[in-house]
Order: sequence, then C-alpha cells, then structure tokens
Amino acid sequence: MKSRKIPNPTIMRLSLYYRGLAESRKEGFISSRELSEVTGFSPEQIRQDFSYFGQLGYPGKGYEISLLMDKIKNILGIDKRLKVIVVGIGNLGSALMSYRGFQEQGFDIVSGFDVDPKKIGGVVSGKKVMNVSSMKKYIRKHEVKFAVLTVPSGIAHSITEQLVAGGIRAILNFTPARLKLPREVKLLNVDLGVELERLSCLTLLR
Amino acid sequence: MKSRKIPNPTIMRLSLYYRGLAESRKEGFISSRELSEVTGFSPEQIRQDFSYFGQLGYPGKGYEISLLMDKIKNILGIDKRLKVIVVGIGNLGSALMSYRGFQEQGFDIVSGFDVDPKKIGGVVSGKKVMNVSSMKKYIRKHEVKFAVLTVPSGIAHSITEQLVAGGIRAILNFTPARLKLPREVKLLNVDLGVELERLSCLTLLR
DNA sequence: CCTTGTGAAGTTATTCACAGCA
DNA sequence: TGCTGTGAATAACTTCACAAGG
Repeated sequence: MKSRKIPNPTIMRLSLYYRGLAESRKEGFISSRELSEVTGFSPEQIRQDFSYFGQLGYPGKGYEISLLMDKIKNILGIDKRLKVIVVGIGNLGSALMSYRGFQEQGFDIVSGFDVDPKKIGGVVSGKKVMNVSSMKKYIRKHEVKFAVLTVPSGIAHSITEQLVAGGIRAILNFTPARLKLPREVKLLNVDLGVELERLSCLTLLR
Repeated sequence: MKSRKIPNPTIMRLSLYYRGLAESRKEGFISSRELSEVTGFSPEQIRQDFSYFGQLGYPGKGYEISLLMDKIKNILGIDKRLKVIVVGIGNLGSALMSYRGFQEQGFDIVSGFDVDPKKIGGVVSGKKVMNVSSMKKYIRKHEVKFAVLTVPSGIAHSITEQLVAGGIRAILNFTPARLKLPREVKLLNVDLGVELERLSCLTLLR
C-alpha cells in the first residue's frame, strides 16, 4: 500500500469495477486480467488502482471476490444505505424516483419535492411528493445527505440554496445550470444533452 | 493553431463551453476570463482548449460569441440536426423522449421502440412507439445514427446487436450492462447508480 | 491597460517492467 | 508457471509566463 493521495480517476473507476464484479457472478478469486476483460480497463491499471487500498490480492491467485467487493463498498461509502430526495417531479424526476438502480446501489429514495400544487401530496413509486417549502425542515429532521435535482434550470439556484441550508452534502444535478456551491457540498452534473453531444463528437473525430 | 491531437478532456469541455455561451445570453465578445466565470474552468484552460481549433479570438477583445458558438457546433458535429431513437420505453425512456434538452442541443428524437405489446403503437411526447422487431429496418430507412438505450440490462446485448446491424453509429447507454461494440460504433455509458456512488465517495474522501 | 495564443514547466495519470510470492 | 504490488518511465493534461496585438 502506497498511501499517496488517491487519484480521482481511480475513484471514478471503482464503481465500475464493483459493477463488473457483481455482473461476472464469478465466485472465489478473480485476476486483474479477468476483471480487465469484464470492465475494459487494463490489468496494470486495475492493479495500480487496487494498490492504493492496501494488500488486497494474492499473488498467483488473484483477488478474493467477496472481500474485494466489500472493500470497494467500504471505500465508496455504500456499505450503509443512504437517504436520497428527488427535487423536481417532472418526467425525469418521476423516472428517477422509480429507478431501481438507485436501490440496488444502496440508495433509498425517501421522498420527492416539487412546487406544483398538482404534484404536491401525490405519490410516485410509493414515495410522497411534498412541498419544496417544507424541504429544508425535512432534510434536517431525516438527516438526508443526498439530493437529485431535476427542476427547471431557472429555479435551480434558489432550490440549491435551500438544499444547502438544510444540510445536504451532495447533489446529483440533472439541470443544465452550473451550480455554485460551498466547498463542503459535492456536485456531480449529469447533462443528458451534453452527453449526447459528446457522443456525437466522438463519432466524428475518431 | 497547433495541430496536435485534441485531448479528450478538451472535447468533453466543449459542450459545456457552448452551454455557458448560450446561457450567458451575452452578445458581441466574451473573454476567456468571463467564460471562466460562467463555466468554472480556468481562463488559461479555456484559451488552451480553443487554441486547438485555430485563431478564434481577438487580443484585447476576446472571442466573438456567435462565431465561437458556430465553431464549437461545427466541431461537435451538431451544426446539423441529428436523428435519435429511444429503445426501451419504461419510466426513464419516456422521460428521455420528452426531454427538451435533446431538442435544444440539436437532436431530434424520431421514435421509440419497445418489446411490450402494451407500449407498442402508443405515443409518447408526440412520437410513435414501435416494435423492436421493426427497428433494424427503421434505422436503415431513416438513416438514424444515434440510439438511447434504456432497456432492462438482461436484453441490452441482444438489442445492441440489432442496433449495430441496422447501422447505428453511437449509443448512449443508460443500462448497467457493459456493452461490447465494434470499434466504429461509439458508446457512452450513463449509469445513474454509478453516478450517485461516485458522488457518495467524493463526499466521504474529500 | 486589456486581451489572445503558445512554448515550457509543472502536475497528474497510465503503462511498463520486474521483484517477490504461491 | 501465474499472479500481485510497485517504483520507474512514459504519456497526458493543466498551469504558468510571457510575447504580441488592440
């Protein structure tokens, strides 16, 4: 274990390794070469990545799969279930509230929030939709740390302020707005239009 | 213009620059510093990025906004509208068919495909939902190059084969499946569970 | 002054190559 | 033999620093 700072790209790859391990349904041991075939990353890179987290593997055998998965879960902080709220219950927001992938990865969507009276009081995928005005209090009370943001970009900033005031620690932002956040609140932007653009570009250039 | 190979990160930033330019609603000229404030990237990086694409700016003035936007559009290949199909009309698929962001970025969702008889023949957001069995022919006939994939991961591979056989050139994959594709077909994975995981991890480590 | 564009320096990430262990 | 773990080499990316133009 070389206890240097862990590169960001390594962190970004960990969840894909985890997914690869889960999918392979292999049991016992897996080598970096085998994991390479599943995930598409090079064996060297995989070993390098794992080396940041200590002695994980066994020379000549590989990595013990269940141990490795536990370790990654632990590193990623998904060894305990985390509460998530969805703000903005439009088409995308509703879809995300029903999205099974979140559940599977250890996230519990606990409720939705919107400003539209027609949506407030409703139920989507078994979870209540509440008024944004009660959001701050809710976040505090239930100690929610994660929010998924799918509101119109015009109100994204004001909603974000309320999220931060409530104590949210991380925002998965589906709006095109570039949010300004205090250092301690983490942000990940998922811009579907931008993703397609990038894809379009890759198609033309390579 | 230094005609070296364009770094991947540069390409990934271009669409965000474009978005920043569109949002700023500024007219005339914009400097790298101003664009920096909008996008969050450093002025040096912005200049470096643009420098790959030739003499774009004017010293002392900045970049001519409409010119710059056209240039980026051209580079990203979004100067013409592109047809997109959505395969898998579940919650997420429906949301994506209604997603205005695609339209705004120059992508036209032309139709949806599913295997569920209850969905086939339906209309989502003004577009027909058709049987996957007719998909290959449709792609050929309408020369569709882009597909958004939101099917259950179990059938992702077989659907993908049909997409490729039809002549699709790029796939935006929302399923957790790691798709194996011929070199000429580009792939971008958007795994919402993985995104949240990464965010969770960032929260804990930094 | 204000800008851009860019070589060079600095930083970070990936790949290589091999020691050491089973 | 096949494997991991890791320093060293390489490659990729970002930031700096400054010349030159408005």
